[in-house]
Amino acid sequence: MPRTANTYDTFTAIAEPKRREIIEKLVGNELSVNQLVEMTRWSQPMVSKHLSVLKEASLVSERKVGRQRFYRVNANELKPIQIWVRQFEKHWNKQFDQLDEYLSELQNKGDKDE
Amino acid sequence: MPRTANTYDTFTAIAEPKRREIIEKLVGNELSVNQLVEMTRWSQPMVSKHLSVLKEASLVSERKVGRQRFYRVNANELKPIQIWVRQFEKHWNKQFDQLDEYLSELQNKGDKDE
DNA sequence: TTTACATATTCCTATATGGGAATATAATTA
DNA sequence: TAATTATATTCCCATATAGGAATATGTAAA
Repeated sequence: MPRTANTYDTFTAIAEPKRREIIEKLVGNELSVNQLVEMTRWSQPMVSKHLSVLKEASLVSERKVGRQRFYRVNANELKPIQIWVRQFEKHWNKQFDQLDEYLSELQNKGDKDE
Repeated sequence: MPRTANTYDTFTAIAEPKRREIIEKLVGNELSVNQLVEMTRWSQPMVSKHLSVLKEASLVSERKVGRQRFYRVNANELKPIQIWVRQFEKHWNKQFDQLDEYLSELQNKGDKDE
């Protein structure tokens, strides 16, 4: 039972490095599958398959023009990630390594002794 | 070949919902394994295994006290996620659905005609 | 030095899924 | 209609891994 969810959620979709790469290339640029194939040098089925996962997660949308399909990023869908991570911002730059804790304990001890 | 990386990176580590849950419980609170077991109602091995994945990704650190191990979040390790997502911020709230594009095209057409 | 407690690890299984190759589908052009 | 182009899908395989059960490890208490 790898990754419990059967259907791709946003977190799972961006866990795959190649999919992040696709998203990066698509931001701001609407690109066709072949353009992505050229840029990435991956096989066409591989690009299409990753795109379909991204589409399932609503991270990209497609627009059909003739026999081409142009993909673009739905950047909004990345908001949940941002929101989730943001709750930890206030804890950044806290250095909880052993040395710091030790020094912090010493500090507290000193404070009490004063 | 699921998820190419053999070793857990940050993105993969937080793709698993249970691991996100653990991280949420640990933020600000140093907790022992048993405390996490009580809070989550999951089996102890399950908690330990997810913790070990999080540890491998440097997302948590442990502190041994007697026979207990207290875990805490290394919030700093979530920065790469924040940084990656941030590059898409400027594209939020752009509504690229079909209707909007159509209206936008009409708008441009109108501008040119004036 | 047993016993009890806290946690980690191992073994097993089921399953999701990334990648490759081949093929299908759909649209355009000749 | 046949050929070509653009893309998606299917089939197959290898493998990572979540979960459960059992067991191991390590530490403290009796």
